[in-house]
Amino acid sequence: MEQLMPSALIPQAGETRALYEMIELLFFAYRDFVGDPDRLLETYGFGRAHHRVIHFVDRNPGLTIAALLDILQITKQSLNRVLKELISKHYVESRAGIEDRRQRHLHLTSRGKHLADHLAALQMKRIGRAMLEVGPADAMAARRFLEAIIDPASRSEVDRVIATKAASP
Amino acid sequence: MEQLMPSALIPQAGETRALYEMIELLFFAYRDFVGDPDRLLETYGFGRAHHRVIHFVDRNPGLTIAALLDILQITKQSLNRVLKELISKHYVESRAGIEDRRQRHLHLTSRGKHLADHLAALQMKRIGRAMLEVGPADAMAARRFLEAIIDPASRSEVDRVIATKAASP
DNA sequence: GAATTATGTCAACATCACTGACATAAATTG
DNA sequence: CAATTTATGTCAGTGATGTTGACATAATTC
Repeated sequence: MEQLMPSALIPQAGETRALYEMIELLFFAYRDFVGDPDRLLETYGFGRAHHRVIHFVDRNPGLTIAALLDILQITKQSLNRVLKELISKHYVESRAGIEDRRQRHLHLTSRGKHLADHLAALQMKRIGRAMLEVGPADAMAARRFLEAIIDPASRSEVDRVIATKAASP
Repeated sequence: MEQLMPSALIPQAGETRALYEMIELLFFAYRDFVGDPDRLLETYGFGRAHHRVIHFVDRNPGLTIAALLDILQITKQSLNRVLKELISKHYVESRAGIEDRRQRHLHLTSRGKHLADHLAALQMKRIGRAMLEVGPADAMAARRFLEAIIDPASRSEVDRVIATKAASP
């Protein structure tokens, strides 16, 4: 077994290889991970941008536009294009806020929820298969590792988004 | 600690949450993972597509066009646009094959190698930090998990790409 | 010599991101 | 109440990256 730990933040000869491997594993794993949803979305005429909106609205019902922009880190104009389409095709509903009527609270319609569940099922199948393959200890370790990859500065926000109270299928 | 293992490929109530967490961790981790290179590439007027070409040519010197298309899974025309640019700006060299003179063997120039090393250093810094944070056992587990995420069908090819003999910095 | 292979290139198009500017309605502030 | 700020919506233009389809050239193979 090969050396796997960086002795410092500047890699030494022996550990460079393990770091390159991890770079490429992340690339290939992510490619396949988004590949399943991509193929399904295509049959709806949707893209990855639609998927992200559907996913986060599903997981955070009542999400406002501003909060969604924060999560996705894209511009208002970019979001607006896909959101308008999702609303006009009745996958997403936009309701004016009660306290603050300037705000729009986003919810999935039943049609949107159906698509969200289908997309999530595809990704869960892949992740579930991987978990079964490597076992629960490795799965928990992978979760810690992925969390450690995230910018320390944004970790608390990410944790807040992840620790949602959304209903499950 | 929460349930972390899918009992079958169709998730049950209790494990759905862990699967959703993993979906989102992959999303956020990948976003930050490619964020560092993105910012550097911008200063060169390059994008993520240029990064991928530079990375794989660096790791597999002498790579042919066809092999690169296989790895990237994009069309010839998409590759050609960025490759033409990288060649004209002297980051990549294309040499006719010796045995088969139709083939082009791709190599980085010293300028290209410099950029490749800089990009890799950014990603290694992030990965190395994460490895230090979670420890070597978790890092190895994460490697196994990411490999298990990859399509079984393409795993052998990915392994071949990863297990490269490229020189390290 | 004919067919196949590896590559290069053209034109047209789609998606998804960006910037900058401006509009509206509602809430907040002085 | 008037002025400002905030949350959202929208227009016009641009750029990067992907796509398909068609065709060309040179080299290899049959």
